[in-house]
This record gives sequence, C-alpha cells and structure tokens, in this order.
Amino acid sequence: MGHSKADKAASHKRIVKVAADLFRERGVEGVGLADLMKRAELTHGGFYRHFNSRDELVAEAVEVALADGSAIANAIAGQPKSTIGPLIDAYLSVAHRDRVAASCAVTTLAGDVARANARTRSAYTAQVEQYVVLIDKLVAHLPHRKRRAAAVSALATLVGAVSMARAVNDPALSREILKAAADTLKQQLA
Amino acid sequence: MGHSKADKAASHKRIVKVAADLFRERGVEGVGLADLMKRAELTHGGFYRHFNSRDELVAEAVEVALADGSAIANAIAGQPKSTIGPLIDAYLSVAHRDRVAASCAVTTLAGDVARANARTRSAYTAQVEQYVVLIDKLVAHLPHRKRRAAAVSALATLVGAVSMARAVNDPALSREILKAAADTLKQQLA
DNA sequence: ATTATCTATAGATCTATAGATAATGC
DNA sequence: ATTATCTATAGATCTATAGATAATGC
Repeated sequence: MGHSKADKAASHKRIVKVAADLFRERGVEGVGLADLMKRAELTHGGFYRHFNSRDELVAEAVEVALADGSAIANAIAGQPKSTIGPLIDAYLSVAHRDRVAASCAVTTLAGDVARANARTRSAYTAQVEQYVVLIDKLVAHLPHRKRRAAAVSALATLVGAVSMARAVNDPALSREILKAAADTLKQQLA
Repeated sequence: MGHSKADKAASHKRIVKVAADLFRERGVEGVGLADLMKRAELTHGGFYRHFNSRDELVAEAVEVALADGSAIANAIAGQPKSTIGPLIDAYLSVAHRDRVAASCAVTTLAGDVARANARTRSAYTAQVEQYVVLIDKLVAHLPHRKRRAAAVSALATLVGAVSMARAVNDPALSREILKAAADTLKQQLA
C-alpha cells in the first residue's frame, strides 16, 4: 500500500487509463466504479479522493482515450513525405476495428460524448479539428479550395466505416465496409 | 385499465416504441425499465409479461428504430426518377442531427449494437445491407464495377458525419461536417 | 500532522419475480 | 378460467460519503 504523493499520481493515472480502455470497450455507462477501481488495483472507497464526481473521471478518461488515437495518427502521419494511404489503411484495418479498448475515441466514444458534459465534448471537438488539420496536410496536392472539405469528409468516412464494421455481425459485410471505404478514399484523395 | 388481448398488443407496441425513441436519446444502457414503463403509461411490474428479458426488449426496440429510418429513406428514394441528392440532404440535415430520438439507428445506435446480442446485430446488419442496396440503385449512372463500393462508402460518410456532428460542441464545426460530407458525396456520386 | 487508501455503509436505482386485483372471454 | 396489469419486494449494483488505518513528510 503506497501513500506518497508520487503514488497518488500513479494511482490517479492508472484509474484514468483503466477507464479510458473500459469506456471504449463497454461504453461510458457500462462501467461501474467498483469494478473500475478493482481493475486499477484499488478499493472503490478511494475514488472520490481522486475525482469530484464520476463525470470528472469521464472527462479525463475521454481526454486520455482521444490522446491515444492522436499519438498513433501523428506517428503514422508525422514521417517526412508521408501520404494519406498508411493512415487510411491503419484506421480501416481489422486490427483497429477489433481492438476497441485501444481504438480511436472519435469513432468509439462518439455516441457517449454526444451525451456528455461540456468539458468532455470540448476535448472531442479539439481532437476532431486536429484530425482534420492532419488529413488536410496529407492531401496537400488537392486544389486548395476543396482540401478542407475533402479532409472533413474523409474523416467522416473513416469514422462511419469503423462504426458500422463493428456493429454488423456478418464478417464478410464488415470487411467489405472497411475495404470499400479504403478504396473510395484512396481514389478520391489521390 | 385495459386487459384484452388487443390492449396487450397495444401496450407491447407502446413499450417498444417508447424504448426505440429513448434508447436513441439516452443510449441503450441509459434507460431503466421503471422509467420506460412509466412513459408507456404502465407500471414496471408488468414488464416481464411482455418480454422474457431486458435484452429481448432491446432487440425489438432496435428493430423498430431501424424500421423508422428505413421507412423515411424509402419514402425519399422511392419516387420515380429519384436521385441520391435528396437522401443526402435529409440525412445530413440539422434536423436529422438534432432529432436524435427519431433518427437513423444505423448511426445513433451503432455503438450500442456493437455490444448487443446476435438478434439485435442481425437486424442492424440487414438494415445496413438494405441501405447499401438503396443507395446503389440511386447511383445507377456510375460504372458498374464501382457502384457497390461507392454505395457502401457513401453510407459510411453519412453515418460518420452525423456521428461527429452530434458529438462536437462547436456549432460551426458541426455544420461544417454536415456540409463538407454533403458536398463531397454529391460531387463523388454525380 | 497530513493524507492515500482502506472498510463499511447509506440511499437510490437496477433487473427480475411473486402474488393480488380486475378485467376479458369461454 | 384466464390473463393483463397492479402492488410489493428481493437481491444486486450504483454513486457517494464517513470514519478508520497506515503510510509519508514536516
């Protein structure tokens, strides 16, 4: 049992990380604090020394979940001379579809965020804007007047495709959705 | 207090309709049976004479919610000589974004359905397939080899755009998402 | 002395069930 | 007699709080 300030910070981080993963897997309302704290290797009584409310945890966890995706996207897009292709392939991969707990929160938490508080929605909004700017940079060859709209629309296609690919229970249709979106986007943004 | 078989059928329908709307508004896990039954003007004790489990209600309610959207889409697309434009405009309208309780369940319930049982996911899958076929018919002028993929991708764009437009809390960005998706889709499918 | 975490619990809500009541339908 | 709905409640779980314990850090 650790009680130092450093331990508290580590506990806090652990709780938020567990929540960020579990919220993506089960939905924000599908996770109870007792289960959450147990997974963070703490008892549930300590929760409110870390957060003023469950909602505060939701905001922090969504922020961390969003940052996950942001880091991956920046890693893929950050290389010199990088193109949009690898980002499209990664986003529309079976691995990303299936690893929900580590997935892009812009897709996975969209429904929950629409019902969340202002702080949570603002974090989501900032991440959407960041993705749009990132995609915009990767399609610099397109006519300037159309770039931004093309980037926004491409992001929508990525989000919608993964969303549907997860919900359908026909594996062939699920793969078809990912592939059709990837093919169309590549052609459109080439 | 009605007790006939006809009354029971009406009660059943009312419960499912209330659930279909409320699930879209609050998420499937954000709705309790007591509140639900009260809104259907019944007491919560009667619930299990209508359904074997909460999950059974979820399946029926998702089916009804999906049928809502299907009816609207067919009405828009069903006219002779109809094009894809009106469907795109309706789907990406501010009205559809904001009237969540009456909205297309393929977008609104995607996250919940991904965690639901087989019956629920099968209903969702069938509706996705139906939308793809519908869009496919509306883009009959495209080269045959690309039509199906274009239809699937277009549906993904519609779903992702509405999903994000609801989650962001910047009204300008929300409108931009709807407009960018609409513009891109129209250009792409023209 | 302070505080991070613990045990314990309050009070509300959740799904689900049992048995009573009041209507229908033979 | 059958049954649709009612009242009442069981048992589990939820968020949140109170106070004890055991560590840190002055």
